Amino acid sequence: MVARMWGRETSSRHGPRPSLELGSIVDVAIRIADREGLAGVTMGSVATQLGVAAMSLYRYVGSKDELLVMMADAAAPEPPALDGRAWRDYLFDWTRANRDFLLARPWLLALDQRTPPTGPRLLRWLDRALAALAGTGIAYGARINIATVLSGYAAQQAALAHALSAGPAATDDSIAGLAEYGEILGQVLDADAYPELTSAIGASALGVAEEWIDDADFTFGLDLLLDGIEALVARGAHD
Amino acid sequence: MVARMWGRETSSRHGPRPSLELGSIVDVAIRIADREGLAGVTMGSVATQLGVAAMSLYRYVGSKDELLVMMADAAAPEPPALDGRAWRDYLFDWTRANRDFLLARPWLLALDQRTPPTGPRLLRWLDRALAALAGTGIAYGARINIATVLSGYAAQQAALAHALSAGPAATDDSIAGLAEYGEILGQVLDADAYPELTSAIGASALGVAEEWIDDADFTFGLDLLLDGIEALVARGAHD
DNA sequence: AACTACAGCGTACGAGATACAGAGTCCCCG
DNA sequence: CGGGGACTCTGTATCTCGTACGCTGTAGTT
Repeated sequence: MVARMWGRETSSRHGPRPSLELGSIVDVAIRIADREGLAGVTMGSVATQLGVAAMSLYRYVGSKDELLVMMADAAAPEPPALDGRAWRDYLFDWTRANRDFLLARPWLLALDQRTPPTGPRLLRWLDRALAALAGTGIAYGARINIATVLSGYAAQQAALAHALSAGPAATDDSIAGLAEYGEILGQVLDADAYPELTSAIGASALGVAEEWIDDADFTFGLDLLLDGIEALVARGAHD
Repeated sequence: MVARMWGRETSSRHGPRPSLELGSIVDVAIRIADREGLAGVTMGSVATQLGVAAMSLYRYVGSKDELLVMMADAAAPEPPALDGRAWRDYLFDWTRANRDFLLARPWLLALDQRTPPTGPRLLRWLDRALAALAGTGIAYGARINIATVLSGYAAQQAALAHALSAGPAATDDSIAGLAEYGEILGQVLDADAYPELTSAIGASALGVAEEWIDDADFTFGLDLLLDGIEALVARGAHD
């Protein structure tokens, strides 16, 4: 399957030429997901869109799951260019761009956790992050760790932002913003079992506005991470 | 649905007494998930296990999705006790415990991203993290942010560890350990498009052992985060 | 004792993934 | 230049699930 994703297929010589390409199948599936969400992506819907029968797709992908994994890679944009920036600047951008494309295609959130990156696009993201850290003297293993942590952060923030901002159609009982979330909690919490949460809500740490999931909060956590990395660099880049 | 999860149901007066309890339904579903994975959890299998018909369950839950959300909350253990520890010690434990229970029940990984925590257990986790930060002077909003970041980190690490260590049955094309992951990448990468990754693999940053996803790596990233928080505390707890 | 809200369930439908096998197509070899 | 076999596409069928609907029986209430 990895082989297929990278276009390393044994091209056969006998028989009719394939009438489709893997790429267009994946593209169509992505377009459907953009329009109707992941639920709209069925072997049938993709095939219809391409003008073939559902079963034909199985000549190109081994299973629906495989198709989904390929979508997850192909739907990612190219990572931002390094352009000689300092590692911190670049990684900041990198992480935000990562979050942004997840937010632009929320269905990616459901696909991500499936596999470590094995597709061309996502590996390019990884590669660029490593490149940004090249001058820091941090060991390779640690660099990979850092990239992993940052992309995890991006995914988490995207998931959170999506869950809270989801339009009424996103989930049946979706939460229409942070204010409502705080409200729900307020109805249910009792101060004995949840003293701190109750205080937090009382202090309207939640519910003041829809701003919680603003860039301010994203930046806050990301700076936490980058500060940690900076400390590591300063410490002399042990492993 | 939130109301149901918290046991705030209007108890009726007419008719036969219900023969089941929400709690036992959720418990049985969890036990099935532990044994056979999420895929084994169907309305039918749960009902059979309870000795009732599938449709009976709909007297207690609105839909299968609702059941899954409840499972996600009920399957979490209680958070570790604070016991007057310093915030950093406690949050370290908290995050590791969080990862550990996700790893013990990998199917939770698929359920988590669905909703911000609304169940009793997960809110207790949140509450304890906030409590640990109570003495630091950090604002409520920032505390919530920190807890979110840490639990996100736990989830991400758990997902990664699971993906890499998954037994052969976990996914059809699961990756049996980090070594194989590096191997796959090596077959596919070319040095021009992925210079840094190629170097990293060359330096055997991957593939040396199964240790990548060891506690050492978990600790590494977590310390990054905690260092960042510490810097924030030292800076005088702005925000 | 009758009424009625409510529990449990049998049936049925519809969606969706995918196994299987037939029929057409086209390259390659002789 | 013709035959053969590999390979493509597709129709059909099956199996698994979630869940809508409506019936039947039960047990408080009146």
